[in-house]
Amino acid sequence: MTTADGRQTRRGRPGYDKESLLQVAVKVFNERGYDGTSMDELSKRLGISKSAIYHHVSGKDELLRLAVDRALDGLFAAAEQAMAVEGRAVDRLEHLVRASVGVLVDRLPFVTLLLRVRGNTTVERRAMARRREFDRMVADLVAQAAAEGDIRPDVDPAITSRLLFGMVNSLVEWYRPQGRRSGAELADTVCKIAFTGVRRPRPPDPQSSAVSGGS
Amino acid sequence: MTTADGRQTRRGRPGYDKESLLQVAVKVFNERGYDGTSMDELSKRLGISKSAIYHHVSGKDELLRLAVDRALDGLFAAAEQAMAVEGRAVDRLEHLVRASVGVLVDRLPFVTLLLRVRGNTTVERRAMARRREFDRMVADLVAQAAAEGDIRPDVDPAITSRLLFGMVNSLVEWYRPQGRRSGAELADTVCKIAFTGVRRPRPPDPQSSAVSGGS
DNA sequence: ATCCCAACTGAACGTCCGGTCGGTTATTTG
DNA sequence: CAAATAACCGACCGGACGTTCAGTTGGGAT
Repeated sequence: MTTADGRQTRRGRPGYDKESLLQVAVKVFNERGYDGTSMDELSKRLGISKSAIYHHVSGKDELLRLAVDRALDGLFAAAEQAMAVEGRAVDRLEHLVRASVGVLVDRLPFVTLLLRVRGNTTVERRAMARRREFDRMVADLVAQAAAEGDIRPDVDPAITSRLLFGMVNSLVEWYRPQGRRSGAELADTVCKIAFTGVRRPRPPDPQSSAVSGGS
Repeated sequence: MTTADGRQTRRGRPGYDKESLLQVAVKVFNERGYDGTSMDELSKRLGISKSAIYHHVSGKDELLRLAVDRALDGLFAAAEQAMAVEGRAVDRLEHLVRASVGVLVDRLPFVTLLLRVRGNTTVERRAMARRREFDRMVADLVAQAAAEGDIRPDVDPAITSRLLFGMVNSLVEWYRPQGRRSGAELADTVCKIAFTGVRRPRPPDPQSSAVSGGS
């Protein structure tokens, strides 16, 4: 019997369950790298013996699989949600960027791990394949928005999409949730920079040129 | 005696020297990850025995050190060059972006490896420290440009600089030099997207609105 | 022809790796 | 109190890891 709520009552000896163990494991994987983390090091960080880990998961592989799937499931849910937006493709694209930033913030450690996968094992190669599928959807969306005339025509849409999500994905390198900056707030910032650039935009109407010349 | 030119004549048994070995090693490190690459695997890719590698370098560490230093030296040279540009800070910034893209293209495998360093060893930690120093210079430059009013004031300059170079650095994920796209051409594209955004800019003068409606 | 020298080999080494196994401890349920 | 349940331990295994070492190979220079 699993209690549907906060599961404060759990049978057996208390300690880690699969979920809490995964949280710590992914954290360590991100600090030292997946290949750079030994099961022994991981067990020390968990405060339990190495063999205890195998009570929860079948091996190191499964920890990675659980992590990257959680990231990918989030990203595909974001894509599905964005595709449902009616109207212009560029609006779907902006929605996708916002939703992706949301997933990135909510599941930061998992997405971080996903973005560093190299393809050494079957688990990694499958993750990379799913990720490429996501990237293809983004590229298609950008191409569609370009065809509708809402994306700058002087850059190849394939490159635009890569630079756009290159910027989005780079969040994992520095964003830390401790700050009071919410996900939506961050998504706003990313959209501003990504869609209209880092340069100060020129005043839209040349009539109201009452801007002072500085200090 | 080292011949100053193409060094087509070299003493001793022919084979790898430190440089040609480094090229292959960095390539393999980028494919499988540094920690994920064993000296045995590396020796197979080189076509020589494992122990032969130690004739050229002191160990796996040195290969990594040589690689990341080559990337960092390039980036700092780019920074120095950019700082020498007179005029507005935003011009120095654009120069720095272009020069950084240039380094990224010229030394792609080395920069790729640098950007994936996690800090497990002393070599890695020192590389990360130097990289943070570079990032600090970028952040200062963006802050200066913002103070001069050339960067959009509605986003924290610290975040702007991170997103900007997040986009630049994401090039290592997909750019491959085989295409005929030159570094300068790519730098132009990156500057366009980064400084003025992915969205189609509104026509600057509303008089010439003779744009056709499509196909 | 011979010397030099850089490149290379093969067999080890101690250590760490991911994973296994049989048994133990702590908590909830009835 | 048992019974059921879930988490955990310590010793161990075979193999892969980075590295070492005493020698060997092969081409350029003289």
